[in-house]
Amino acid sequence: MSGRTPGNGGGRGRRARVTLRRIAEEVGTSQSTASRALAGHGYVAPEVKARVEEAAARLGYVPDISARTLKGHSSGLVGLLVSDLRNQFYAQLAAGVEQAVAAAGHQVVLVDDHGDESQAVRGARAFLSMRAAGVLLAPVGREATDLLVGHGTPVVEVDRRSGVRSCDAVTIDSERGAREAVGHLLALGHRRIAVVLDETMWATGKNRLKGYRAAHRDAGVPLSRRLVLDLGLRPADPQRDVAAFLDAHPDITAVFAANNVVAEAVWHELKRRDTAVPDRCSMVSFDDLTWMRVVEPGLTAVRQPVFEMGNRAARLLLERIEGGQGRTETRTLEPELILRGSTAAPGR
Amino acid sequence: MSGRTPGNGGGRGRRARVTLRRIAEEVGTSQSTASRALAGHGYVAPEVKARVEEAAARLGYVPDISARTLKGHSSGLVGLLVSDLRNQFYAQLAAGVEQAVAAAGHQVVLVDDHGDESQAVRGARAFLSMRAAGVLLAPVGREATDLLVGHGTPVVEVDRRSGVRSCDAVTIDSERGAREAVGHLLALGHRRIAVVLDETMWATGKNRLKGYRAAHRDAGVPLSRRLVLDLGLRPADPQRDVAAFLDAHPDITAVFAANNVVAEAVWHELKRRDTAVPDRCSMVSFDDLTWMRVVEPGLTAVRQPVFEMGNRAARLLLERIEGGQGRTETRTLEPELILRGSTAAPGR
DNA sequence: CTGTTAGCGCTTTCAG
DNA sequence: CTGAAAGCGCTAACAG
Repeated sequence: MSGRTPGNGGGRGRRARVTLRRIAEEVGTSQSTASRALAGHGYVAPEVKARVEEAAARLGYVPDISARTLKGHSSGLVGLLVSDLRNQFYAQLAAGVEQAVAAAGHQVVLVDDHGDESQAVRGARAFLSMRAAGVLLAPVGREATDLLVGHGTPVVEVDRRSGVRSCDAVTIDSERGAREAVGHLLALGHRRIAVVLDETMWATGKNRLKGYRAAHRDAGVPLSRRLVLDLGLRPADPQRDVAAFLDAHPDITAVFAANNVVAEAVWHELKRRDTAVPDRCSMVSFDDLTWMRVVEPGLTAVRQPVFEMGNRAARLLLERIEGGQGRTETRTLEPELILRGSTAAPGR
Repeated sequence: MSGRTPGNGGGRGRRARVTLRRIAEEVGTSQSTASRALAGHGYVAPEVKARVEEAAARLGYVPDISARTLKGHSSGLVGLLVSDLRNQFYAQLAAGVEQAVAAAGHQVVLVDDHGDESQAVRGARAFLSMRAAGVLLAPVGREATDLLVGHGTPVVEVDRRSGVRSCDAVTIDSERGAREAVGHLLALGHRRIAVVLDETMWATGKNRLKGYRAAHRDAGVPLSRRLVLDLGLRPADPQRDVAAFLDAHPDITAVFAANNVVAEAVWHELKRRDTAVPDRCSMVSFDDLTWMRVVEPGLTAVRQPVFEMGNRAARLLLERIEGGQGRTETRTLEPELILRGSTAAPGR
């Protein structure tokens, strides 16, 4: 199915770009008048303005952002750095960001660092290079944040905080979500609850573990280090690790999976070994994805307002860009425990 | 917090941007030499080059893309227009695109038109404005394509074709996927197979319906118009529509859901009314998402190489940007039918 | 109200 | 090998 390249309208026709000057000539006025007419501010005779607008429309004029940017204004581009767009979590986040940014008439430049800090830094450099009006950072690592903040670019961290001062953040209260989830299991009578994470270095993993501990403290149930399984970021075969862990700890009656990735591994492993859920083993996930409400039994999960988080973060950034030089702030959104069929009293 | 200019490195300070001129002064050479030194092409004495590079690194020089772009080159930005980033399908697609674009040292500008053509056009205009090197279009509608192509911007359409000539495309063979899926149901003995779509105007829906029909033709089974349910784009309550449809056609023994959105509605409705799957009703989905392999029974589905499609499309675009003025081409990727538990012989 | 003028930061001839 | 100079397209004083 190959096509021809038609003579004009289509194709390669690298016909001369229509510039302000061209329009000015067309209308018989000066470039600056044309600029003012189109920009809308500054005085222009209505009649001239109309003629300029007509010519612009007729010729298909498209303003050149680079020229405008070069002149001093920022590019109006908002950078978004995520660490894995294939993960539904980040996709939702990006969707929330995109929506708010588009509503403000800007565009999102998306970079996926695949969890690799050097990629993140390259992304940050690219944002700097294009004079992004601001940047949203969702990945781990603080080098990118440092670089951007050091150059005076407004930054908002999303979901994770790198610890860099003077930078806003929007997060979800991981500790509280975890505490509620594990508290729910404890209230049902579970006493040997495993927690599976893929990192405990960054705010998210760390706080979820903290919440797990806090819940035990609340309930006066002693903690056991052996019930903590940290798979590490990007484990080769998480399900196998979960399997080994479950084999080693047959006394476990419930599992708290600290995010959607580990939840999937845990779920598959439970299914593989035909463990009755919740009769034989209860399960709670942190992060509530489509599949969790579609499986049988539905997964009890901590729902995070992910889209909302992206949206709020973007709006905060936009405010900051507009001029807010005030104190930096951290906004925290609340997660919500959704009870479904995967949790019940132990030992039934 | 007004711009103090800190000694160096750290602060928030809107300290004067480091430009080539600044570096040239620092090194005691001319701007053009500095430019050549950093650009890497053109002759520069090795010793001078080293000094320039050192100064650039020390001062934290970041080239200004707008200036470069203005000078004539394109911005190196690649536009990506999708119609719903919250949909896992588009998220995967975007991930594939991002990966290829980043590998080529460019960045992706992401616009989500939410299925609204006017938004798509605004996005296209923005791409033009920023002199995007090329654009990938996944949404319905041809106005955006026309606009972009008309301005000489390389465009590759992904998943859908608008019918605009002189523009490459990468798609998945929907017809074949649908034909196999429905053929599978027919082979099992089903004779009253419903097909649920959300549009039949664009290439995807149209071709899936075509495949549905072709399969019937292959098997010599007569078609019945009443078995086609077209929900229309963005239905208010797809599940309710599915419910009404199933009520009206109790003789149906299998359902072919033409994409992941309608599949979810169908699945939920089947679950809600406790229809035994596959005993009472078989089901196949076009598009294979996480949840479909996690539910019980697993959904038989047509797997589309979505990430791969985005990746290929981006690579094709990049080639085109590099200079390929050759014939436009359409690459078609093959889907694959994944058999799981949701399909079986009827009337058991 | 409108035209002139001066760059923004960079690349790229074109002479030294 | 290096420097001077000319803009890319646009905006923003500043005079008319």
